[in-house]
Amino acid sequence: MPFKASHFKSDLFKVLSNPVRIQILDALRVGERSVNDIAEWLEVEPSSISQQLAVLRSRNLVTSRKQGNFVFYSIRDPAVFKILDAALEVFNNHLVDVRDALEKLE
Amino acid sequence: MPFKASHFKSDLFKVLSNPVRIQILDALRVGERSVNDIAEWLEVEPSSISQQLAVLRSRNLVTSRKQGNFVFYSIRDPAVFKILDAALEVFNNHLVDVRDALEKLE
DNA sequence: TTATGCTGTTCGCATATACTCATAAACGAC
DNA sequence: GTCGTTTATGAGTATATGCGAACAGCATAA
Repeated sequence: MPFKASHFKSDLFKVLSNPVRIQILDALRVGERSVNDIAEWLEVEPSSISQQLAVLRSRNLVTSRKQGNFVFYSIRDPAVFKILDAALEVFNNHLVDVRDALEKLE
Repeated sequence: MPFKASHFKSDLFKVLSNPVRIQILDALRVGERSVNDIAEWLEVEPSSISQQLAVLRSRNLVTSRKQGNFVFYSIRDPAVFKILDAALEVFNNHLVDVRDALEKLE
């Protein structure tokens, strides 16, 4: 087997290993949005947003739709949110661990 | 709020953006294992495995237990598997998309 | 039709930093 | 000393990131 699922996964996670890209995906939870819209929302230069969107596009995580001057981006596979939510769960569990550790110090 | 959840997530995903580390986590699905055990399983130098385990340890994804000469590692929070499984789901959906695209060509 | 402006993309640059892997040495338990 | 594990080191490679400028596409005003 020349291809391993672990490589696809690691590649996918690499795409997700950037705060801006994660925030872009989160911004698209409510539905499609234009580049400038996202840029203002995140307070990041539009060119940077466009770059990060290109990365997300290259991995088929988002799709674009052109309408007049605007380009509207949207999520391609909502399953990515499962990944993000699972990461949040790990984060929360971690917080609980830290809290418990602090309580033991008292 | 100086801290954003997106930063925790991106940091976590960065840890996961390595095929060896993913395979280590998968190897620990069945339970705790020693370093050499994992190394032989993945056909990677024990020192490399130890290095990657140190990364996983630093993010609290695994715990270690010492017993004699051996150090047994295990998963700290099974929720990480939700992340890995969700990534696999995205991968499978992607495969379906590709297959559908190919069928349209006929 | 031409001019103007808005939206988004891309390029080039600068800068910094990171990652992986392998070898070898050190460490701790027995 | 031996075994299993960890750490130090270094080479090589790669990559990220952000910014600003130039550019292209579309729409509307003049």
